[in-house]
Amino acid sequence: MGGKISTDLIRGHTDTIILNILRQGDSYGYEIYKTVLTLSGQRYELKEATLYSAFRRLEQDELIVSYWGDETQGSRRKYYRITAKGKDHYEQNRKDWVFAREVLDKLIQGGLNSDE
Amino acid sequence: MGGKISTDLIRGHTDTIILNILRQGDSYGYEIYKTVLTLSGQRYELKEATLYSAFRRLEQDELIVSYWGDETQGSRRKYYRITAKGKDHYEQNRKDWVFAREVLDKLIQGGLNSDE
DNA sequence: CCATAGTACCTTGACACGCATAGTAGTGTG
DNA sequence: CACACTACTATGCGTGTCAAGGTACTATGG
Repeated sequence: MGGKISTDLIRGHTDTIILNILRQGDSYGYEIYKTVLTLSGQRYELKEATLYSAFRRLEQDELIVSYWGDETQGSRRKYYRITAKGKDHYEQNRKDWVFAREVLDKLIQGGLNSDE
Repeated sequence: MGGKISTDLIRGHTDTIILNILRQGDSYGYEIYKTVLTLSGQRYELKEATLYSAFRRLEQDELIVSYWGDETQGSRRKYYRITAKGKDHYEQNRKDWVFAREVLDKLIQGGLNSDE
């Protein structure tokens, strides 16, 4: 069941998704890209351009910090670590999502009567 | 619990919300504006500019049609009616939402292990 | 009689996010 | 030696939303 997820339905959640993954350990671009594919069951592809522009945004806001890995072979990797500020931000976004989900359910699936 | 909903979390759902309301009977801009406020418990305000630009989009795509009401007094009202095509579109969007909600839950609240 | 608030619609310009596209560069496979 | 995969980066566009502003009619209270 289910094709791909429309991009507009994800809009605004990118940062939260990235922060959630980094909460569970440092990671780098390509790995996060793969993780999102896996977590979503191949139903959502976080585009690379979107991912890397999100990194820039998050780093500027000090929600994550980056450092180059010391790979002895293979392509160099830029790792990202979530900051304390980033963790707070994630937690707030998570709450916002739970809340928005409820309201959207009412607006999209609910009838006009508030009591039903 | 519950402040306002950030606009980015609603982005992309405006059309679906409007179609859902129109599914339950013809309506006009200002009434829909009020209905959304009520349904969301004052937690989401669909801005007028957003609403009217959505009307233009929906009408162009033939998901809704408009006609002027015959108010004998008060401001003139432009009513909108959902088309058959619009109903199909709503149903598809509703399914997409249910589906996206699941995936987002995993991506935002879930851990890295798929089985948990 | 006039100010204010509410109803009702519309336009313009700007912004931010996500993406298509393109490029660099190293590694592994047939 | 071509191709696929890993890994990062830059540029420029489309789209949805919104702030701000405007028009016009009705009702209320001082």
